[in-house]
Order: sequence, then C-alpha cells, then structure tokens
Amino acid sequence: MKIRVKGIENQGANGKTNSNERSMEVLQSIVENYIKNSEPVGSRTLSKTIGFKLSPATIRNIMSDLAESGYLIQTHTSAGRVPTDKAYRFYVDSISKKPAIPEQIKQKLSPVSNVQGTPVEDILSKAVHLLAELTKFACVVSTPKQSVSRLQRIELIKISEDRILVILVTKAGVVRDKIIFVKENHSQEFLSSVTSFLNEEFKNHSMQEIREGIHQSIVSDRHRYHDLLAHAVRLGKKAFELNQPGEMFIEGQMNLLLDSHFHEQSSVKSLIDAFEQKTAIMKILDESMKNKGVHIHIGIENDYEHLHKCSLITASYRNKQNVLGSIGVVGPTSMDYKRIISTVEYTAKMLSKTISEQSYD
Amino acid sequence: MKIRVKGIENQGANGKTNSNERSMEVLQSIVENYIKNSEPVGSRTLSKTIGFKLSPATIRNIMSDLAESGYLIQTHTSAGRVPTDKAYRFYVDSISKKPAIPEQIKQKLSPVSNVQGTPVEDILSKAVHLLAELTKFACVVSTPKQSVSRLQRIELIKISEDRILVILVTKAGVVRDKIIFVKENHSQEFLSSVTSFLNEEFKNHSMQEIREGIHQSIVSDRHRYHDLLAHAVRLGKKAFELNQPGEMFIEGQMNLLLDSHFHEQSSVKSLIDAFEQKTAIMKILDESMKNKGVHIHIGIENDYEHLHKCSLITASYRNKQNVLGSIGVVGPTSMDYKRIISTVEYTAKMLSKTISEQSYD
DNA sequence: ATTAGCACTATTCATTAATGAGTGCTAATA
DNA sequence: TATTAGCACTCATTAATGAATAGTGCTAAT
Repeated sequence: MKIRVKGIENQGANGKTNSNERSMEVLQSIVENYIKNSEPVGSRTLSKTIGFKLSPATIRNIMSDLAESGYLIQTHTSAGRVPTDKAYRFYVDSISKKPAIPEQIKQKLSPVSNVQGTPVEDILSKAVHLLAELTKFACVVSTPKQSVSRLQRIELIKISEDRILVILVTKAGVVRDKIIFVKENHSQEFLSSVTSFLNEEFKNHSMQEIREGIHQSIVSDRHRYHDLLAHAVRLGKKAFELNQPGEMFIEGQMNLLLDSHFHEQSSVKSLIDAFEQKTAIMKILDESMKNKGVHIHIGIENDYEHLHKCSLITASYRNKQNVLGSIGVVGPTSMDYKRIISTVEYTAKMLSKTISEQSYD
Repeated sequence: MKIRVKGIENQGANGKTNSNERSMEVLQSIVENYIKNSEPVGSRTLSKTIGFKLSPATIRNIMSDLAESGYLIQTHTSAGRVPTDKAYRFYVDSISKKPAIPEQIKQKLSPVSNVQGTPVEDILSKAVHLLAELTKFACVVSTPKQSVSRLQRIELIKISEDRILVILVTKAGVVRDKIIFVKENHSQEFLSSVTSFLNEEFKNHSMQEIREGIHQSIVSDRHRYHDLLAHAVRLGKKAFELNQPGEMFIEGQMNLLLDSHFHEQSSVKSLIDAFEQKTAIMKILDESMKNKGVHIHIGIENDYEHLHKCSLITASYRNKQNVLGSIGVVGPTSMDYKRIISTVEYTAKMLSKTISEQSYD
C-alpha cells in the first residue's frame, strides 16, 4: 500500500515538499474553480483548467488525499468535490499578493470622499450602500462607538419647561442629540454656565472617561462652582449617560437571496434571523475594531449558528486619533475572497480618510 | 342562449339584483379562500366552504361570468381560479366593518407608546420594526417632512473656525443637525445674537415658510439689526436650506422572500429593485399624507412597474398640528387585507398619539 | 333557475429507464 | 516509483410514461 501525504498541514514531515506544493496548488485551483462556478469540481474539469499539467487520475489521487484531510467533501459518490470551510481558510491564508483595486471600483467609491459638512452617519450610510452595490452581498457598518469618542463640545438647550436638549459633538464629527427630562425649571443662563463648565472640564476626554470621572472631577472643583454643583452633577450625569446601544446600518440584505447558495428555505430563515438579531453581527464588527487590517470569518468559524453558511469580511475605520467602528460584508462562504477582501479594505481606507478630514483635530 | 349578468359593475341593469348579490358573495368567498390558502379555488371547494348553499355547478356558472368580467383568471384549463387585482379592489372596497384589533396586537405595539424623551426617529424605527414583525411583510415609514415641520428652536454653535453646527428642533420633536461651512470667523457671541434673532422671528413657522420668507423678513427688520443683517441672512439661508431629501426606514424586506408569491427569480429581482430605488415607495407614502385614513394600492394600480405584484397599505401619522409622514406595509396582492389594514391603521394611530405627546404644543 | 351527470383537460406524482459526470481501483507505462 | 490509462461502478439528473386527481364546460333533467 502506498503511503500518501495526507494533508497540507504536515508539510515536511517526510520531505515530500514537492508533492505537497502540488497539493496546495490543486486545492487553490479547486477553490477558485468552485468560487467561480458554484459547482462541484471534478478531476477532469480541473485537469483542463490547469492546462493538462496533471492527468485526471493523478488529480483524483490528490483530491482523495485532500478529502481525507478534511479540505474537500463530496455531496455524493458520483459528484465532484466541494471545498470545506477548512479549505477556504487555507485559501485565504495562502493569498499573498492582493490584487490591485480596479479603477472601476475606485470610481464607484469616490462619492464617499466627496462630502463636506456631511454628518458621519450619512457618510457611513453612503459607504455601506456602495459597498453592497459593488460586492452584491449584504453589507454592514457600525456607527462610531460612543464610549471611545472624545468630546469636542457639549451644549444644553432648554426647549421647554421640563425638557433640555443635549447636543454632543465628538471629535470624529458625530453629532448626538437627546432630550433629558428635569424636574427643576432651569433658566437658559444657568444651563449656559453648566455648559461652559462641562466644556472646559471635559473637552478632549472620551465619553468613557467622562462618565467615570464626572462625579469626582466636579467635586474636586467644588470651590469654584458653589451651588451650581449639585445641579451640574445631575445634569451632566444624565447628559453623558449612554443610551444608544451602538447602531449598525445594513444594506443589500436582499442581494444574498439571489445567491444560489441561499436558495433553500432554511438558509433564508437563518439569514433573516441573523439580520434581525443584530447582536451577533455587531459582536463581530466590534471584535474587528481591536486589531488592524481585514478580518475574515469563514462559515463555521462564526460563533453564531445562523452565520455558519456565511463568511464575513470586516475592516475597521478610524480617524486620526481612534478606531471608530467597522465596515464589513456578509456573503456565502464561497465568495470571491480576493476581490471582496480588497474591496472592503479599500472602502475602509476611504472611510477613514474622509472621516479624518472631517474630524476636529 | 341564456343571458347572464356579466359583472358586478352593471348591477341593476336588468333588475337581477339577487343574482348579483350572490355573485358578490361568491367573489368575496373566492378572494378570502385564496388569501388563506394561496391556491386556485375551484367550484367544489368553494361549495364546501360556503356550506353547500350552492352546488358546484351553479358556482361554476357564476365563476365563469366573473372570469369573463375580469375578476378571475385561470392559470390553466383544469385549474381553479385566482382573483385578479380587480377582484382584490372589489373585495377591499366591499369591506364594511373592520375587525376589532386583537388584544395581542395591541400588546405587541404597546412599546411604541412607552417612550419618554426618545427621538422621533427612534419611535418610528421601533414602530416600523414591530409592524414588520406583526404583519410578516416589508414595512416602511417616512420621517417627518421637513418642509411642513414648524420651528421650535434653532441653535448655532461654533465648533471650529470655519464650521458652525446648526441644530433645528421642530415642534414635532425632531432634532436635525447639520454643519455649515463659513468663510468668516464669527464669534460665538455673534452667533448667539443671530440665534436669538432667528428664534424670535421664526418660531412656530414652517420650514417652508421660513425658507421663502427669510430674506424679506430680515430686510423689513433692517432698522433693528444693522450690520448683523448681511451675515444673518447668509447664515440663516444656509441653516434652513433643506438638504435631506426625506428619509425612509425599511424593515422586514426579507419577510417577503419567505412568501410563496415571490419565489420566482424575477419577482425577487423586482423587489430588490423596488427597495433599492426608494423613490417609488416614497412617492406613495408622500401621496398618502394628503388624505386621511388608510390608503390601499393594489398590484397593477401602482405606477411603478416593479410593484405590480405588490399591494401597499399606508396610513399617515401626525401630531396635533400637522400630518408628518406615513407608515405602510408592502406585501403580496393576496395579503389578508382586513388584518393588515386594521393593523396599519392602529399602528398609525398609536404613532400619532405618541408623537403628539412629545410635541411642543 | 338550479343541479346532476358526463366527457374532457391539464397538473401532479410516482415509476422507470437512459444518460452522464464522476469516482476508485488496478494494471500498464515512462 | 510516480503517473496515467482503462474499466467497473455509483448516483444525480433528465425524460418519458401512466395513473390519479381536481377541475372545467356543456347538456339534459329537475
């Protein structure tokens, strides 16, 4: 019985590097073929596509090994083979040089940077919309995290006897407004002094810091603010209380339903669930903010079960100071990784550039 | 040859009201049956469901007439018959008493009214989300039209040398912010005087009025504001310039794809297009603001071709003063009209109530 | 005016058989 | 010894067939 190299992972175990390199090339070809045609790829077809360098029989042997090591599966005996998530992972990791961004894509995305005085939300919405159009998959973007944003300016505006409008402008250029209810009927003059106190005290601090430090900081300044204090503490606390759980814009969900991989009823339901229950995707976007570069989650690698048939490609965007949020694509595991990865990367870059220019630093 | 009453429209033409009433009842039964089962309904089935009051043969005759008058079509010779859009229109128009809102629906929608100090956008988003959950179709809501909203308060805040943050608070409680760019480096004091001038002058006026009257109004007050004037005009113009084209929130698009009526590839594409190209739906929502009550657009009645297989049920919402926007459902023409109509109506009512309570009147 | 009866039609469903793409194994080959 | 050709085998897909079914339209009877 012949001894065959079983997997790509035990490379070098027996010096048969040659054979292993070939296996890798074959696997790459299979993945690319499947990505292109969405059909199980057989030995003969493959032999053709790689230019008859190997005969179908040889390829069969290699494929057999790859199947045994979990890179390929057969849907049934007489069918070709289909890459597993493990194969996609290998494929993605083996991508060395990213393709250049086609001029067409650059052009399509140029509206993202043609903005002046546009709220950050609108820029995000525009970007995610274009990304969906380009990739033909579902795309998501998370709005800047409140906790890390740094304060540029706060404003308290009395709009009725018991209501005060709070405007928070962050360094990133995000404007958040909310209305707080108060029992006391403060005068606008009083609010103005609280406003200027808060601005003086907390400008350039992150919301997180402010929330943690507000009580203490005000107390230490007691001598300067006398009776203003009690109210200022109360108002400030309410004003900086974070009420938004972190939003997410979604675009092009329906694109996924044109994709042949999601034609079954159950898949559709999974997808609906995944987008309804935004938390899972949100978590992945949040995770993606922790490290630089593009993040790739392939099928089963996702914790959330309903995303097991999807891959997510995400990248964070930032301004000069902070990482603000993430943008990403949700598509079938058999997506064209090279193209999608570079598109997401480019989009995130554009987004960062645009938002940085709008930031107050 | 027998002379038959051909359609429901020529009622009374020959005094055979009896026969006509029966035709109407049959048609209603057919529509309800089809709505329920999504399957062509045949004479025997129908005879059963109406309790054998009429024999299948009689029903066949009636159905034949109805088909000839364009209320029913057959997909093929040996199949039952399916209602046309004309039939749905007749059915909808013949609904006399609306069903009471089930307690369950009331309960589900109660979160809409449990809000205090929530931005109107969030209320709308919540409402449309719940509506989608209840109806299992796609739902849309338009944000309050800027032009009809009346000013509660404007605020100009200097946030950098060349940028001014404009906050517009409307009577309905909508807060709009935008950043305008200026060449002159105005002081905050100066901005404050412009602010109080604008507030004094334009409070309670609609944005429309303000935009039209700003130049004239300021000019007539020339004596009071001297050199403030030129700048105030410029700033005010920029501030009230409407830049948002009117937004729309969409929820539950994907629900439609679980519906058997949209299973064909072409239908799906149509839907994607309809939701991508928001203008068509937006137009219908806008239209719906002009008249009170629930509006119903059935299939072919829609101008936009991609909506020919959909029906839209819309209703406007308002505060005490103005009609603000509309909320609606997009579903298959064979939707359960009674249920959907009353649900939309109830949701719009809740929305109006909630928003009115938040308004500054 | 209504209904029963019957001939007719078209879909749907299960069965069957032919086709074909693909595999695995073995023996021949370079 | 690695590669390849050849062959038997498997199983999905497709088309063809026929029975069952749900429906219609017409005519004659009630």
